[in-house]
Amino acid sequence: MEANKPDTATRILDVAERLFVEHGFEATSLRMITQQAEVNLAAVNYHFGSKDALFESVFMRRIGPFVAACLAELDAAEQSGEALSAEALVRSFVRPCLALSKDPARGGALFVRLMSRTLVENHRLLREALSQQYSVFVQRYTAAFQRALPQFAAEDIAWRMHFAFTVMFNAFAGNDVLKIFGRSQVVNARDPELIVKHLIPFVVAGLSAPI
Amino acid sequence: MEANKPDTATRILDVAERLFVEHGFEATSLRMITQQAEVNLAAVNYHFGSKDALFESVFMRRIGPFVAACLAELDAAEQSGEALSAEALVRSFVRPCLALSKDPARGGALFVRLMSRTLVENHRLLREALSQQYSVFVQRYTAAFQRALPQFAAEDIAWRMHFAFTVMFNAFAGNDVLKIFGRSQVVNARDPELIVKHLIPFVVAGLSAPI
DNA sequence: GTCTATAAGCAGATAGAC
DNA sequence: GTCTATCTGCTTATAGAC
Repeated sequence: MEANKPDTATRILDVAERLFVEHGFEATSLRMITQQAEVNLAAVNYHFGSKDALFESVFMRRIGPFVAACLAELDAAEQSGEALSAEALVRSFVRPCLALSKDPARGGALFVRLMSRTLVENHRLLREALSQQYSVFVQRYTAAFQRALPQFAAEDIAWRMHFAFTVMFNAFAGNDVLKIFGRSQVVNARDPELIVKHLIPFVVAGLSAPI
Repeated sequence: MEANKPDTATRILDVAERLFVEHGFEATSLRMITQQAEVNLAAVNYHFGSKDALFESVFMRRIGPFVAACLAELDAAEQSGEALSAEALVRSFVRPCLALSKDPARGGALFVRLMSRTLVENHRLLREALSQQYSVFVQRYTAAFQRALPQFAAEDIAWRMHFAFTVMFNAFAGNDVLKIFGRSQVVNARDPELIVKHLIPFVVAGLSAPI
């Protein structure tokens, strides 16, 4: 537990997390990772077995605590006894995202970007691993939204959750899709507080819109 | 103009477009492309110069007509004389997306996915090329939304457009972010008509929500 | 656990015959 | 324009000394 230098495996995970986000999985070589982590090239295969397994380790280190935090928020909201509103549910997801974004020790905004990027890329390494393990996440939110929006059919709720989580994941990922098209008025898409302030009204309105 | 076999350059573009969408740029090798296109490996460098230049060619072949179609819709809507609604503006973007999705001759849903993926990945090869050339796209939509939603400040409009275009691009890209988390109730995120039906109310409500 | 050295293969790109 | 053959460099992964 030295303050200054984490152990070899942790240094590899930290650097790999950053490089996978910046350049993507395929464009990141083990040589880039081990050089920046100041460890030997062979250390990756010793500690993780392969590049694929390293990616899984990078992801799994963070996703468990994050999903647990979301479910804890949901539990707290449901145990309050009041009828859940769509806004309360959105906030129960946004709050852990915001907390994560601001906590570098748990991956910070970097991991939120990795999550978003991985979801959008539909990454082969995570399709099975994640979908098996975290279906409870989707099931809980689906049930909660069905109770919060009883006027809508299950299929409509599924579509709206699909759009809502798409925009939330992408919002925290910090990519400005319009910047690439040459916007002059630039939105600061990297300030988590600012994102949340604008994100919540948009998502809640979208979820609650009349059919 | 033989019906059966397009020329070499076109065959390369068609196959590259599909593989770049399926596997991403880095994970797609020139050997994969040339084998599936049934052309010689050296043909890529002869016709396009490099792998990077091939990617640009794949993208540029489609993006020009697509942006032109969006601007034409915008022109038509504005020349109708009526005050533009947010919904009319959303439809002016969704209609070309839908038309493109259903027209394989112009890239079909495949190119919409390539657009979305490229935007989310913030691809190095397109940051400059696109942002220089298509800033008019963002400027026109920004001005139109500012007139359609005069009650909001320019900064708020910028944020809402950011979210709206994020969800629209991702919707047409056909990735279900919740599926990876193991949803049981699966939305058919690949049927363009169905996407549009659910997408428009969500996006319009998000854009128009009170601050 | 950490290192050096190297295996084995694939990548993009090109020279030069036809 | 199209082909074969090849160059050069980088990739992941591993064997084996320390």
